[in-house]
Amino acid sequence: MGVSAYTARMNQHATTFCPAYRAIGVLQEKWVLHIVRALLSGNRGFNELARMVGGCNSATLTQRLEQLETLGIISKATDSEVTGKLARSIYSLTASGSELQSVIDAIDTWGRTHLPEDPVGDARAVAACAETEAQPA
Amino acid sequence: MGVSAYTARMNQHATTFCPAYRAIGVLQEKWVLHIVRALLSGNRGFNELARMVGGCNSATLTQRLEQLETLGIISKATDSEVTGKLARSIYSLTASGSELQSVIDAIDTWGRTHLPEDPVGDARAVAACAETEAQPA
DNA sequence: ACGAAGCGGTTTAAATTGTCAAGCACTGTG
DNA sequence: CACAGTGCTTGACAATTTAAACCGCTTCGT
Repeated sequence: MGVSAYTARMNQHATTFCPAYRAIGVLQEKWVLHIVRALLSGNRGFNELARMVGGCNSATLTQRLEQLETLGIISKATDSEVTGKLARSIYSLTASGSELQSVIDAIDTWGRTHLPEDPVGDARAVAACAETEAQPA
Repeated sequence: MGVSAYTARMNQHATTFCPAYRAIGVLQEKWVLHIVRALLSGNRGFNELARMVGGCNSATLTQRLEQLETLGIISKATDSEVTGKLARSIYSLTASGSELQSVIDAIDTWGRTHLPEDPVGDARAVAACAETEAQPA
């Protein structure tokens, strides 16, 4: 028998553990680190976020944003501006979310040091990256 | 038109960018942070790793391990011991992989601070967690 | 010696997850 | 008014992950 006996018993809930394990569970979901990184550089609207993040589609983005809001990492403000009825949504990091800066920084540092190859270089993504990193360090 | 025009043009390769973006791309894949975390606490065999990681199934684990090896984050040693023919595989972090310690630490710190609820508490995972954290450095 | 169990996987099909493309209701611009 | 942009939603479809069974080999208990 392989590993399946263990997996079968575990995967029933499999999330919900010690904080580190749970944190990894949250952050390893597709796009969330990208979303956080984008939001660390300023508040964003929905489509704006989709573009910065590097092409996450709207369906997935909606879902991730709801999830992150539930977790108290981001907050959504449907901001009715002066016009009266325009509903532009603004997503921003909460205090909790902002503290992910250290995680992003660590990843960023690691990525610069390791990950040698730099195959293509897509203009849009590079731009997004520049924006996010813009600090003169 | 929604966001799809952008996504359509981007998702062709979508990886391969500035280091930070690529690093996120690697680390957000399912199980990799768990794998790295497990390996930070010592070298492990295949099934051992599967258990520590919290129930990743063997097919996925095989693929992730190959991938991480290709990226130079882990290394695999098929160690033929004294017996002569036993082929126990030992997975360990490379220098590059070990430097992910800072990332895991950052995540761990964040997770402890935020992520209030601690719903269930699975014995096996809690144990794995304890093991991972156990070092007196 | 025998059977049960552990090792490191592979294979198949199903379930889960993510994506595409389109479209809706609305607004601001030319 | 037509057109582009906003923030989404939907339904069909593709990609990823999963359970489960299984393989060859070894080691342990009896």
